[in-house]
Amino acid sequence: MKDNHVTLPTDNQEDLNQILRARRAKLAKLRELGVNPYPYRFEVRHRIAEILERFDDVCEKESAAGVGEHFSIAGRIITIRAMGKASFCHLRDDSGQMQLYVKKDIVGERGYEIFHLLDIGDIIGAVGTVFRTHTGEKTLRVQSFELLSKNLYPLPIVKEREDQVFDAFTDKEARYRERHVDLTVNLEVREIFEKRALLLCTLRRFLEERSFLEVETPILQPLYGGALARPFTTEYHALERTFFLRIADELYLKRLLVGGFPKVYEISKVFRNEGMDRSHNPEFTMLEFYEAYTDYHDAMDLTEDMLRECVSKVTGGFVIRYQDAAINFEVAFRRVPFFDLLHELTGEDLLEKSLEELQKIARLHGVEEPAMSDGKIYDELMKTHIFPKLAQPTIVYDYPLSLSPLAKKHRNGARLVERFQVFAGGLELCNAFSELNDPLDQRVRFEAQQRFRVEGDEEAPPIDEDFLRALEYGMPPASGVGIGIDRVTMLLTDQASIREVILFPALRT
RNA sequence: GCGCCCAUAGCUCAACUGGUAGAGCAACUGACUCUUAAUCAGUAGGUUCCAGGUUCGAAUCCUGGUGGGCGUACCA
Repeated sequence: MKDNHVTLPTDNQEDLNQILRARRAKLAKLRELGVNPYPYRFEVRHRIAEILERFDDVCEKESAAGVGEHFSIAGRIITIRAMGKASFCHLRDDSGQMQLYVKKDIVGERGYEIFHLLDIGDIIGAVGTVFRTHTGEKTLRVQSFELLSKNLYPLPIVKEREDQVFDAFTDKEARYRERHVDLTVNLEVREIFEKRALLLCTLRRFLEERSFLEVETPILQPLYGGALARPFTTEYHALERTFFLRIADELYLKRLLVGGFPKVYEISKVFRNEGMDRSHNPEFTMLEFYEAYTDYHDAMDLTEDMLRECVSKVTGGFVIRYQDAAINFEVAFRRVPFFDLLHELTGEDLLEKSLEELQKIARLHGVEEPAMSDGKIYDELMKTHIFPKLAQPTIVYDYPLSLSPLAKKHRNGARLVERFQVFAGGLELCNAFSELNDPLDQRVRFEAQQRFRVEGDEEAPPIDEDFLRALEYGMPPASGVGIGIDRVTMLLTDQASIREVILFPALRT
C-alpha cells in the first residue's frame, strides 16, 4: 500500500509508470512553448462561490449582467471535457467549483494548445466573463488562463452524476497518510476542519469576552502531572536528562493562579502514551481554563453556556445529529450525582459498601477481576454501563475521592470530591473540579498516588515538589475545566472516529 | 496488547473448488466549437503488500512479517 510512489526515482524515466511519464512529457512540452509551469503569482480577484451567488438570479442564456465584467479566479482543475476547438473543465477553489469554457477563437491557437497540455489536478488561474450554457450551468467564458502549478502525480478521479458519486477516494489509510489528497478530493473532509477552526475561534472569543487570559506553558517538562496517564519521554541533551511531554496543562496553569492571574486558559496539544482507538489519539488538543474565586457549580454554568455557544456557532442550531441520535443542547443539561447513577444501575448505595461487597456487585455487572480499589470499581461500572449511554448533554458530579487527586474534598462529605464531567453522545467531553488548594491535603493525595505507583500503577503521577511549594504560597479558591477539543469536534461534525477530526492522525510508519 | 477481517492498475472494484490477472473511470493516439460520469474509434498500463513454503502450476493454500479496518482491553 504505502510508498510505491514515493520510492519512484524521478530522474529515471524508465522506472516511471506511463501516467507519470506522460505528465513529465507534457511539462517538457510546456517549457518548449515558453510556459513556466511554476510561475510566481497570479492576481486572484474573486472567489468562485461569490461569483455563483451573484449570478444566481440571472436567468438563462447569455447573462446581460455578466457581459463585459471580467472575473479572475484560481484553483485546481477537477474535470476536463476537451473537444477539437472548444473545451470545458471544472475549476475548484476553497469556496466551490465552477465550469470553465475555453474556446480556441478566444484564447488563440497557442492558448488552446497549452490548454490541451493541462491535466486534472493542475492549478490554474483564469480570467473571463460569466454566462450560462444551454443546460443552464453558470460558466466562465475564459479570455485567458495561466498555468500556476503542474500536477505530476495523478489525483483520484471522483465523478458525480445526479448526486451519485463514483469511485470516491475512500481508503482510510490512504486518506490519512495523504491528507492533502483527501482534502483536495473530498469536500466534506474540508468542512470538518473548517468547523474545527470555527470551534476553536468560538471558544477563544467566549473566554476572551469573559476576560480570560490566553497563556502558554511548557510542553517539555522535567516532571509530568495533572492527569492519570503514562507520558512520552524525550532526551534533553543539554541537560543530560530525560524530560516528559506534558499529559495535561493543569499544574502550570494553577501556578499562574498563585501568581495572580485570576482567569487563565490554554489550548494546546497534550500527549498520552497509550493505545489509540476511535476516541483516543496519543496527541490530542485540550482546552483548560481556570477561574479564581469560583467553585465547580460556577464552572458547570460556565461550561454549559460555553458548549451551547459552540454548538450554536458551529452548527447553526441547538439540536445536533450525532450517529443517528438527536442531541438537544437548548434545554438545561441534566445534572446528576455520580453515585445516583450507580444507584440506578445496581439498586444499591455503593458509597456505603465494603470493598468485598463492591467486588461482588461488580462481578454481577460483568467486571471480570474486581480485585481493585473501590475507586477503580466505581470507575469501571460507570465506564462500561453508564457513560456510553449518556446521549443527551449530562453533567455527572461528585466523584469518589480516590479517583481525583487534584480535586477539592466535598464540602459536605470527606469521601467525595467536588468534580464533574460532561457527557454527550456517549462521549466524555469535559472534566472539571473545585481545585484543591490546600497544600497539605495535596501532599497527602500525592503520597496516596505514590503508593499506587509503587504497587505498579503506571498511570499514577509522581510527587511534584515544585507544585506543592507553589500551593504553599497560597492559591485562591478556583474552579478548573478541561475540554477535549477533538471529542467536541467529533460531536459537532457527526464523526464516530477521532481520526476524522485530526488532520494527521497517528499512524504506524 | 488480544480476536476477527482486509491489502490486486493512478482511483473504485472483479477473477469459481489452485490453471498463469480483468472492467469502469484516469492515461496515451486520433475525431469533435455548449460539454458535464462528454461521446466515438484505437492503444498502452500489474513486484496481485513483503519474505519464505507446498504444488507441474499460487492473487488464490500454509508460515512469518508489514500496514490498515472493526471489536475488545487500556485510556479522567
